[in-house]
Amino acid sequence: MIKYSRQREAIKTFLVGRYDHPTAETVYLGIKDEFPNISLGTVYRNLALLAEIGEIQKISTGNGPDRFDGHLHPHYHFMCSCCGNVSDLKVEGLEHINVLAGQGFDGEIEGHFTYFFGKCPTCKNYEIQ
Amino acid sequence: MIKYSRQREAIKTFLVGRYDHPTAETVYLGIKDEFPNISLGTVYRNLALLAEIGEIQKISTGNGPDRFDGHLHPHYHFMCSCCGNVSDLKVEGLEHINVLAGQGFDGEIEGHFTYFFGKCPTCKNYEIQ
DNA sequence: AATCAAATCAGTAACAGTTACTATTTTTAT
DNA sequence: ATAAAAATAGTAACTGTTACTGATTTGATT
Repeated sequence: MIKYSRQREAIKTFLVGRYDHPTAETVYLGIKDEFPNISLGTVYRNLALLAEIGEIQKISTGNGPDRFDGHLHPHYHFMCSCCGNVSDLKVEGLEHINVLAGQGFDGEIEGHFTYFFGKCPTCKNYEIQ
Repeated sequence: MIKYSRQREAIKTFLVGRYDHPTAETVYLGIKDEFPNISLGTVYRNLALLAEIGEIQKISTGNGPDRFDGHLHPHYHFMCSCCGNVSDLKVEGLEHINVLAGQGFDGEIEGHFTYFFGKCPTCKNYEIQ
C-alpha cells in the first residue's frame, strides 16, 4: 500500500513544471529549497515508484544518468549528440510500429523505447559559423 | 592509429559467433579460456573501440549492463521484461522513421535507438500454464 | 633481424550512478 | 489516541564502467 508523502508530491510537482527532463540529481537540488534535508535516496526511491505506477516516465539513454519526464502524453525524445540535452519530439504516424515488430514474432510485444539523436537546433547553428 | 591486438580480435570473433548479445562480463569470461590473464578493462576498452569504429553494436537497455552485438545487418532488438534476455527482431518498414521524426524539427536527426519489450516466446508460454 | 615509438596490455584503483540498510518519523486505518 | 505500515534522512555498500601505471606488444624503419 502506497502512503502519501510530501516529498513524493513535491518531486512530482517539480517534474510536471519542467520540460527539460531532469536527472535525479537535478530533482534533488531543485527540491532542496522546500525540503532542506531531503535525501538523495528518497529522490531515487520516489522517482522509481512514480515511474512504476505510471505517473512519470523514466528515460535511459545509455550514457550518463537516467532522466525523468513528468509529461505523459505520447511523444518521443531527442538527445543531442553534442550537448547531451534531451528535448521532446512530436512524431506522427508511429503508432503502428509495435504491430510491425510483432509480425513473425512468437512472443508478445508490449511496447518500445525509442529516442532519436543528432544535432539540436542550437548545436546545428553553432556548427555553421 | 589503431594497432592490431590478439585480444581485440578474439573479442570480435567471440561476438560474431554468438547471437545472444552478451555483456562485457560474459565476453570477459568467454575469452578467458584463450587469454587466461586478460583484464576486464581490456574487454571494456576494446568493446568501446569496436563499437566506435562500427564493427559491433552497443545496446543499452537502461537496466543492467550494456550488451554487445557482433552482427551489423539492420535489425532491431527485443528485450523480455520477464527474463531479461535480448533477442534479434526483424522489423520491416521502419526505414522512414527518422524522416518522420525530422518533420517540424529544426535540428538534424542522425538516427534513432529503438528496442521493443514484452514477453519472449518462452516466458509467454510459461505464463499460460 | 635489430631498433624504437606508439599502441596496447594486465592489474588495480577510482569513479558515477544507484540501491540497500537502519533507526527515526510520518501517515492513516481503527 | 493508538498502533501498524510506510516513508524518511543519513549513510554505507554495490554495480558497471573508466582511468591510471608500468610492462609488453605491435609494426614501421632501418
